[in-house]
Amino acid sequence: MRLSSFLLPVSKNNPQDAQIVSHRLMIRAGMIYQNTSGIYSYLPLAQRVIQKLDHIIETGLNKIGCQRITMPTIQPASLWIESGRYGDYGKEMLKFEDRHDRPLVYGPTHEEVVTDIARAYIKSYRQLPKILYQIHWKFRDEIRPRFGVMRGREFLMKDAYSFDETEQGARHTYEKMFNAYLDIFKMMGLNVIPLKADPGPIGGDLSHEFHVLADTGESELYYDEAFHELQPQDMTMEKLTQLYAVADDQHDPYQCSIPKERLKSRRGIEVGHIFYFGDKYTKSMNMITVNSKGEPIHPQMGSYGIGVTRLLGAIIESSHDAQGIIWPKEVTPFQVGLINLKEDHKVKADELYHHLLDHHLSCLYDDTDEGIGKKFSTMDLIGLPLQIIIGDRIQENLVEIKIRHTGDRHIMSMTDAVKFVEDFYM
RNA sequence: CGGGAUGUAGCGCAGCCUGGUAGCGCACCUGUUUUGGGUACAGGGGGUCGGAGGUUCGAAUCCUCUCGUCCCGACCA
Repeated sequence: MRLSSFLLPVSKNNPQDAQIVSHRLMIRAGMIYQNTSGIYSYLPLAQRVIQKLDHIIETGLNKIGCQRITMPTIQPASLWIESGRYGDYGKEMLKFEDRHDRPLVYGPTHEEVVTDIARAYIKSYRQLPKILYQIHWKFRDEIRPRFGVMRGREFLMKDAYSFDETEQGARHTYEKMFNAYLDIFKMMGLNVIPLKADPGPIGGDLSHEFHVLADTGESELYYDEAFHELQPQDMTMEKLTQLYAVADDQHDPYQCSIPKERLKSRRGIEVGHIFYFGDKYTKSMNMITVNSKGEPIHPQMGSYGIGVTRLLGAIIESSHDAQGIIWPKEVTPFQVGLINLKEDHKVKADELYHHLLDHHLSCLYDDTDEGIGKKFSTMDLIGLPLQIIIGDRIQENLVEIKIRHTGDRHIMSMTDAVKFVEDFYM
């Protein structure tokens, strides 16, 4: 992509309304535009990251047999009346009527809708288990939206719903999802800590939250420092849930089973939450399936969320410096930024740009006639992991690669530079 | 919803107290200049000051109402 034709409204000024660093950087890097309180448009740079996150989530879930669907954002109120949550959910749920005066809601979550689908088609234990998911927009009319996309009213969420014949099966599915979450966050280049959580209004008796560590996180976490010493083979629900890890509201120093010196406390941002809640909805909404003995049962359900737009903010909170964003290479909007410092070198720069594209590397090419200072600072601000800088050394066919995270610079030939980028992303 | 701020050009701000029809920086346009960290100079376009009402010869400035946005709290992915 040539910067000259890319919508990237970067700004030097800190927006007055944005307080936390991720919100500021998202606005300054031209990622989002606020249309009204808690409601944002996602501009091209942000959209590219969303696509990466979408793809990683889809890969991770399809791998364990989940099936992607898309449910409506707008739902009939009748389903909520059936489940009994119409009154319970409160003012957070946006309610309105269509032209026939039929009550509708803009879905804050989709347990009711997915149960409505499942009860229509899943009639036998032979069709179980099933895990359906979507990556879609939700709306919760927060009392006070804040922190940019971290706590918006409209947000993109991956929500999955599982149906099992038995409780034992459902707990197995839960564990599968738990492990898939670890896999997914790893594919995103993130370290997360799974906490034992309070199931809250969704109900049920088994629930975990997944937090990204960041100093500006909204909750204080208490956990066993063993989390920092885990080997890849330890990254399973079975192993992890043996370690102490809870949010502050669940933390009880007297019940805490580990010695004080091993107890770590850091702030975290919740990016995922999973629940097992049994037949709460299948019962209230009368979903009946026949089990292997021919008896009617209410299937056992779980639901599993990942806040996709929230992840944008969480990633930036945990990965930035004074210059701007530093994208983990797994989710970067472009793999490499190409800066041409002099008009004279345009032919060579174009050539390198096309080489990169030929090697299927995504590149944001600054082909503008801005001053060098602005080119450097824009590239640092938007945080692509690698920058290739074309300066006077191009006369000897040499370019410079800068690694955004460390600031290290390497001089090499154009051919080697392409190879370097390829290897970096292998 | 309680408490606190704020609304002047795309963004960040000054002007308001002590009424006299708007200014700065960045961004934008034109030209020259510069070329390894937001280069410099010159010229230029853009706002009737969130909205409504009032006081006054005259309101961005004073008064009333209203809307938006942000921060703290309760609440949350």
